[in-house]
Amino acid sequence: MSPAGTRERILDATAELLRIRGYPGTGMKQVVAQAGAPLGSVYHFFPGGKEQLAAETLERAGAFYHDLVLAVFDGEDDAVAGTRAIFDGAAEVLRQSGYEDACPIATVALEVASTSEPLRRAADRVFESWLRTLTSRFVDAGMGPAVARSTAIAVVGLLEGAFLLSRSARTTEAVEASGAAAVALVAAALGR
Amino acid sequence: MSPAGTRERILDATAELLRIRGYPGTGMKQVVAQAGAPLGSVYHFFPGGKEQLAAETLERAGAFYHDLVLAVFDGEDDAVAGTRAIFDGAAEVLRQSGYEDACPIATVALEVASTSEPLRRAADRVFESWLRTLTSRFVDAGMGPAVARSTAIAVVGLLEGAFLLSRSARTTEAVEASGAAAVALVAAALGR
DNA sequence: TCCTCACTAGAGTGATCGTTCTAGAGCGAC
DNA sequence: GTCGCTCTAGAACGATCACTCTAGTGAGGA
Repeated sequence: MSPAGTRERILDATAELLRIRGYPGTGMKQVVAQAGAPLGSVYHFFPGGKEQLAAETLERAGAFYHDLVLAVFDGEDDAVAGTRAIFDGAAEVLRQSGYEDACPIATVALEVASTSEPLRRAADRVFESWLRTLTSRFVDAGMGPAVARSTAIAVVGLLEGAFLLSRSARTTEAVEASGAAAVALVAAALGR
Repeated sequence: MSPAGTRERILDATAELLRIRGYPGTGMKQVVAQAGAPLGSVYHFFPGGKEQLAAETLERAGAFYHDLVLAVFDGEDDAVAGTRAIFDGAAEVLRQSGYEDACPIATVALEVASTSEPLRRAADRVFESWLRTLTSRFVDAGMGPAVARSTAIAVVGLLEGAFLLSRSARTTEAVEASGAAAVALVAAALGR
């Protein structure tokens, strides 16, 4: 009947709410309202309650953005162009969404880092998977492993920091400046 | 009787709670418990309620960190060493506090960017004041105004992104890698 | 002395929180 | 048909939310 299963609709609704309102700011009633699902179903699919729901949402959203960013990166000719494309794409999405649609993990990660070990570890797994993939791409491009890892951390950090500044300022200036910096770092690490 | 006035104790308690638990995650009862103040006093000093209390806390904490970071930066011989000192200091504080004591603004800024205009603008004012000061220091060091501004954005973004990754991973790796990247960016912008 | 007013103090308000519970609908297996 | 099981449906629970209200305390000025 519905285009997607109830479980998926609940996860999608949770992802959107967590991104904008954060973990304590998102209520279960809001989730079921947005998903068009009965409250009972949430606890049927996620017997661990809100914490389990958030953990699975983080993993799912993390994997989705992993694949999305990777596709953008791999669509370019080299690592420098790929890095530039990531930031250009981020700026475009930010602008089009009224500075709402940024990282689905960051807000929750900061909120739960000191208050929920399961969620903190879920966020860490997501970031680590991004870093591993980006590191391997940089190694493929010619960097040594240690430099590739450091550069990957700097690029992801730059992107996350840019999201924070851009969402606060309602401007894409930070994404553009950080994108230029990321491109410069990648080029320098490749000896260009 | 008390070493600091009630109003200041309330602001300090709020700053600590916001940093760790975020805006919707911090309750007024928690604030008064931590501050050792009666609930009535909170609404006496902050008639605008939770939102006004958070806004003033952001401004105050932002100014405090502004001065703190500036003192660390100015304690070094040049802009490159100053940048390095900021990240070294951040890593040390992070480690000593059990990865709790990072940026007092970032969590709230992400939470409220799309849900409270007054708080979003308060966070923006804080970031903008940091950027302006850092930009002027970079200009003093010899950068052109546009390069100085971009570099300042990259450095602040790198620091914020590093806090996010470090708090999630419970490791200072991200602060160290981001610090090295920030140092490289500043050195390159100074033509060194 | 007594008035004023800033501040303390916390019980109480209705609303909303995450969660539990019971009841039943839908459907494939036998 | 009817059993068994997944999933739907939402009322209800105690706790906690931000906030209001009334009462009282205490220091400084007239």
